Amino acid sequence: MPELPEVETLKRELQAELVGKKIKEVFPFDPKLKEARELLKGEVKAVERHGKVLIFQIDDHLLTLWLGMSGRLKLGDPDLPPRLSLKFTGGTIHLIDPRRFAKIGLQNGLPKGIDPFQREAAQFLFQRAKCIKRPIKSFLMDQDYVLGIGNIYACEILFRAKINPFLPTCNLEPEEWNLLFKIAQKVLEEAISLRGTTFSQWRDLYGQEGLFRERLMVYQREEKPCFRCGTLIRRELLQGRGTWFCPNCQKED
DNA sequence: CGAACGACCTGTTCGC
DNA sequence: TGCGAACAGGTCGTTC
Repeated sequence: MPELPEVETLKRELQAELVGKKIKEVFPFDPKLKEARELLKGEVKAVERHGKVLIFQIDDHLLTLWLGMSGRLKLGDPDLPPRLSLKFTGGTIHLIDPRRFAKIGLQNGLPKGIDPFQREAAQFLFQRAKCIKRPIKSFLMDQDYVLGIGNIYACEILFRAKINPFLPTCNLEPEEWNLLFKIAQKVLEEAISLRGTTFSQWRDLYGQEGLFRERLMVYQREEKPCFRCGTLIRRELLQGRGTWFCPNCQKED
């Protein structure tokens, strides 16, 4: 569920609440997470983000948290039964994750992609994209190419860039490519400033909703008029994922 | 190389 | 109302 803006929101909130504090007790209610008990204990020196992955530096080791589809963190009272809770000097944080896809682990097998905010990201990725025939949407969502973009933001970025999600990656002209990345940065920045997108379950560390939902142009707007031209938004499957786009604004070249 | 599919999971919504 | 199918923000492994 959580993509770059949601994880970035959590990262910033965790930096404010957790860095410099000690995690004293860990309660892994879900036995699948019991190995995290000892790994999580200690002083939190830093919280960082790598794509959609949160990275905690605790004492001298690094710990990764992949939130999966439904994972989120909540400070204080949980609104659903948590899979794991951690008590630190300053409060309790709960991992809420109904679908149980979230994973806690050591820093291994992090995706190799490049952060879309990195300088020269567009230029660097263009070199790799030149000979890739896969649809541009699947390229954008591949964490070994671009970090942090999932289904919602892929759809929204491509709509704003007026690019058809099925367009072969290699068909993009250099200027389209630069525009695409400029728009990606803008969309992601805007989403971060609104604390991400709450569709149903997502909440930030304090339980607040993400307001980018109000800016969604195509995601889950099947059969509704395009805000730009009035054509009905279409939903098709790409890599087995729902893919929303305007068939008029995002024509296949 | 990459597409297609199932697996991992639970919860919600939709159609009949 | 009830029931099953479809679907949901992510990733991984297998097969073709």
